[in-house]
Amino acid sequence: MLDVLGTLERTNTCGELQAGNVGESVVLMGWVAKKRDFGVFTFIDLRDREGVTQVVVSEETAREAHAKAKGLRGEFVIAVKGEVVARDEGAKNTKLPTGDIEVKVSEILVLNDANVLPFQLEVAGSENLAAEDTRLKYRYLDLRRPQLQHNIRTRAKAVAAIREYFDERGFIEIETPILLKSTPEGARDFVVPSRIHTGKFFALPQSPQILKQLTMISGFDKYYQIARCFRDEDLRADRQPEFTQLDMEMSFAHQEMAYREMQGMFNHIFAKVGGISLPAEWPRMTYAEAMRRYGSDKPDLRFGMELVDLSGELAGTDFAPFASVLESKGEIKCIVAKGKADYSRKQLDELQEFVKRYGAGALAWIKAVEPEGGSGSDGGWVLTSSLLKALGEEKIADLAKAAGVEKGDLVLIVAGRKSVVAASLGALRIEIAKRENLIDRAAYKPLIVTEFPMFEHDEETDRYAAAHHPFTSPMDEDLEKFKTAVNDESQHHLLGEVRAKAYDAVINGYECAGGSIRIHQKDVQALNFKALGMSTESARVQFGFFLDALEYGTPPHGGFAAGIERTCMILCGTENIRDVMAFPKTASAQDLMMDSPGDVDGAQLKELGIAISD
RNA sequence: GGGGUCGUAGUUCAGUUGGUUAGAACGCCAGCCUGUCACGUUGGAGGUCGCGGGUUCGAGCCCCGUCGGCCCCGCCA
Repeated sequence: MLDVLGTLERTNTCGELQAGNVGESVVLMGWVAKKRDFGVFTFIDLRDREGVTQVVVSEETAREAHAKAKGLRGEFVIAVKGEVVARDEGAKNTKLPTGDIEVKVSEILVLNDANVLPFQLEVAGSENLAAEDTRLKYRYLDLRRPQLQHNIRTRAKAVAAIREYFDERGFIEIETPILLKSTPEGARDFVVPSRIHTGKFFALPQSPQILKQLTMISGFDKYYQIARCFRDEDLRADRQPEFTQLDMEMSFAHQEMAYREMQGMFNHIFAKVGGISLPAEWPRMTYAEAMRRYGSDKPDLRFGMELVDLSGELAGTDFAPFASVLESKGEIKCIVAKGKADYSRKQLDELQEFVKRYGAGALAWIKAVEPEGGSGSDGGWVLTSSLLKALGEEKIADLAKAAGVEKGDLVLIVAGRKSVVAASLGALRIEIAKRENLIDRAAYKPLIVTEFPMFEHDEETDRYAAAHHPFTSPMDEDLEKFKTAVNDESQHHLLGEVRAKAYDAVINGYECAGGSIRIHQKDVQALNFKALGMSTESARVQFGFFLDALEYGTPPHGGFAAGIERTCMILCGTENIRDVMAFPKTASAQDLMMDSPGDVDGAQLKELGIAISD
């Protein structure tokens, strides 16, 4: 028989009572986290979102409550009335903030019972959590875990800090529609059928890009929004089909102003939420430099192990695989794993398999090891290498020197197309850092990456696509080159060299924000559509309203969007985006709790004029 | 679309060369217990070995297929 709450109110949460509260009469409410029954008295760990407080029910002093306590089970919801009493020295629990006291119960109200949980919330050893699919099915239970409670609240604080930052600086929060129109550029759209306009569809925003630019044309000057975005693409550990961005835009703005706001916003969030102070001025790196030194446009600066170019040393080599790579304008680069010359054949095979995922043909290596029979007292060392036969001792020594090898080091070499070398060595660098624990978990290393390329070359179609989005402005310095590339068919390849006023904010190897200064002049915009192989007509069909808008007095403007989840992942120290979302989906974009996506009623489909084939 | 990996009790896992009745811990149920906080203790219940097919005298284990979780490549302007 359950009790009713009536007008009873709690006086305290389960996380706040301390020695100073001894003697107070209190009412606590929460979940039974644990019960320890000693016959004549019973301990209950009562949990709410703020913590755990031990309450004790004695048969001697509270006969009725004690009888009720007998029937309590895990996760029952109860209210207890009682008195805060000090625990005896030796009976204190130093693991709990409330461990100096306990509540001596006079009355228990059983507000609700609970089925036995399908998995245990907290397990000894803490890492033996139930399988994630089980926890996702009962997400509301998993969310009771203190860790997830903390993450979700951290996220709330981060969003609050963002609003605080932009409100204070005169930005106006403007909501934009969720029901938009599909455009062919970019990610696959989620699509919503229109009932009133049978056969037509809305699309959910991949980002509010065009709308935020329109707020600039509308004269709001400074806009921001915490915007939900939707992309129907395959998922990753840091990607969900729907996610949240801080979206901002400002008028009369150049890059430096955007950098300032990116730094300012993240610095505010990290200080406010995590007590972490990031540098007032973030280091900067061009895209080209980041790719050259780290093989990534989002380098993790918490450790070194930079890429070293060996192409110079290998120029004119007879070794056919390297010669052909250099001939076709590829690269040969390496990283040096300090002190890892003891890697086994098996480990090196694993690493080779790892880089092959990124298109690398092979992974060559050089080891600086003790000579057979020991190095003696002079500490000498010799080089061994998978390339010894192919290149000879002298050349291996040259390479080792170029790589800056010392005794005990392992050099890992990849040759191939520039994009393959960068991707494979960039990923290998991170893989080794993880394996060898080279990453300082307490460090936060932000970076602004600048001068992104304007276009990406698609090797299969030999076409150029917008690297950022089709409204990104080219750099002033590259404007002439841009015009030449577009207008002179024979110079089309120059598009690959045009840099954009596009930039990213990177923290600890995560792309946390990205943005650009936009094109605000119609002739440049027209040029860009042409560069992208879009005819005037098709550009009009897709973006006509926007092109019109650009012609009614568009101020220079730009901004950025920041990933709320990725930012929170860093703040929460997790590598899993689901840890910072209340109700996430699986890697196959399903919600295991509500079992979505689901079927819809035939009548519903009929009303929409939709028939399912197959 | 492709690759890797996992799937055995409610949960986390073990399960040898294919061989009798598939085990452990936690949880659960019942009892005992005056200071626990990973309480202790006695007893008990609990299994479609993801699913389907095959090989075999015999399959949790081998083979084929399939479903699902996670991670990665492609993809994500």
